[in-house]
Amino acid sequence: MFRIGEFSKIAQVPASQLRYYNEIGLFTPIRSDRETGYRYYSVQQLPKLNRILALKDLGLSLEQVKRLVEDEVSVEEIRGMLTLRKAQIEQTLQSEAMRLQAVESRLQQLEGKDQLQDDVILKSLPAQSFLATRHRCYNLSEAFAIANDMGKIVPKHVRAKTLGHFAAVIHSEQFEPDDIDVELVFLLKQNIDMTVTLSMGLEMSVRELPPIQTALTAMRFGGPERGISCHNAIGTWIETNQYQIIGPCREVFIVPPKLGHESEMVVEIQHPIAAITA
Amino acid sequence: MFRIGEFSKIAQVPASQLRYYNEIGLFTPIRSDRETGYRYYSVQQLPKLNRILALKDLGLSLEQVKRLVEDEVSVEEIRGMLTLRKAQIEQTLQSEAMRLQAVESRLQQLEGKDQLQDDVILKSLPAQSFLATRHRCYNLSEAFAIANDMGKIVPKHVRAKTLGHFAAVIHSEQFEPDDIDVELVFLLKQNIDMTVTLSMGLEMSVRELPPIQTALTAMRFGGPERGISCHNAIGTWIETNQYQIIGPCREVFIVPPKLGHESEMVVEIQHPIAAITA
DNA sequence: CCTTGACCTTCAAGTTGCTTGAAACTTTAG
DNA sequence: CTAAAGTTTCAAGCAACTTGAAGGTCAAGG
Repeated sequence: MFRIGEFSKIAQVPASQLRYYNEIGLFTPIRSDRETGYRYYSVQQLPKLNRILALKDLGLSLEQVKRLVEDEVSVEEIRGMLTLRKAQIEQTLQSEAMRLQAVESRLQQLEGKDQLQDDVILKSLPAQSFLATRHRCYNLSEAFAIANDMGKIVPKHVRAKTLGHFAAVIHSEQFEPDDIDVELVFLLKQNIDMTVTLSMGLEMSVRELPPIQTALTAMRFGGPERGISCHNAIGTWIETNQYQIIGPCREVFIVPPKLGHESEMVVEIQHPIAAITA
Repeated sequence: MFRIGEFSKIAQVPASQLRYYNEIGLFTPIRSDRETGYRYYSVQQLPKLNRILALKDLGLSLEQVKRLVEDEVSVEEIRGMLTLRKAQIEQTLQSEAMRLQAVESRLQQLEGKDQLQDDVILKSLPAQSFLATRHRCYNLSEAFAIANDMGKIVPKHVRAKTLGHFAAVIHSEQFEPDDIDVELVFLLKQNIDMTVTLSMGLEMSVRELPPIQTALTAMRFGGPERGISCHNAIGTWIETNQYQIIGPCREVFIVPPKLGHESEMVVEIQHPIAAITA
């Protein structure tokens, strides 16, 4: 029989931890003196403590460990717990690896420039329903005209509450200023079903925008002329981190352009991407 | 300018988190209404928020992030922080990998038997000074005799406070009952310098026991005859986990044998091991 | 026998990065 | 004008302990 201090040295576990385990009923001393409150432990208890520490070391919570060591638990249940835990660790392992990549990428960025620039960030975007029309435009002005029209007509048909940001999905593979395949959309906060006819006869309908697991996003403050640095940043990121673009780019108008105040607009550019696995 | 709710949707960050960041002074709204307390944010703030989230995502603490975004920090310092963080992640990655191995090893154990047996555990042992004599014994009894002698003589020369457990370091490569190269030692809690002469003329001196980074330990309750299951467990573990023994085995007598009560003794067997890197 | 110092006790609070909830106020939509 | 939605502050809770304060206990030395 040892007092807590010596036992803690034998077991290589801080005394405070033993007290805590006592408190939560995970590991109780064989004897607690009623008078003095002193805890007494025996070497016979070491295997149990070791089992507890081993299970904790696997990353299980003390609650789980408690169940495993005190209740009679079926082998099936143990297997289940461990399998779950295994999946979690694999998950952690993967995300830590990504994190490492991110840090390394930052360090590399640092080598060249003297600034920590991070106007691009990764997001994961959920699926979302939207009201859209897809159109092949012969120039940017045409697209603007349609957008303008939408801005006037759509709010008449849909409650402001339901209406989200205005956005564009750019389907053109390459950028050719006189042939832009673009989908002009209003994101919807609620699921509704409707169609809207614009003044030029274009039809808008409700569809589901697919989710993007990994999206590389950048903010653009101002009109398209400010887009160069954005695309630069995005391109650099994709190149240094060995990713590729795997779908159409989206532009969400956080602050939509107002006539005469175009420079105040704010657009989030979203590129679905994936790591190159080669 | 947005109120917290809308801004939280734009930025994909829960409002509670924005309030918290406000509270700790990490990210402040551009305006806080004195009357109502309402917080107002601007899209202009998104880049800063994004920078914050990106740095947080690297696994830095909010304190560190705060320093990085608000103070003027030199590139050198940023580099230092990131390099440190990189090392940490690599560390995590490694230990998570080991954890995964451990879980898998448990699952495998489970396949065969219907019991969760874990009387072996990994420890890391610090260096320690000790008072020892090394001797080649022609049988176990001889070793016992020396040990007995030590048990009588050493306490006369060293204060009980300084004296730690009795232990043995087994240097023999193979186990041959009639030629055991063993070091009989008293662990010391404090560093002292002395020599002790035993009754058979053997000299004990103070030396430093090297640390063991990874030790596989097992508890033996009872005399050497109980050692079989221990060595079994150790062997099994080493085999299934692809490790190898890289140094002499130590036996620490947690509860030393008393004449007539040998079955009550408790010994911790410690094997220095390392992963096979092939 | 007493003192000294090491050791032990309980209890409270702090750690990190938030989340949840309560009670009360403001704004907005209908 | 009212109800619903959104906001505020404040407090507590999570996990697994650690740290510290105030005070009680124990063994050895004088």
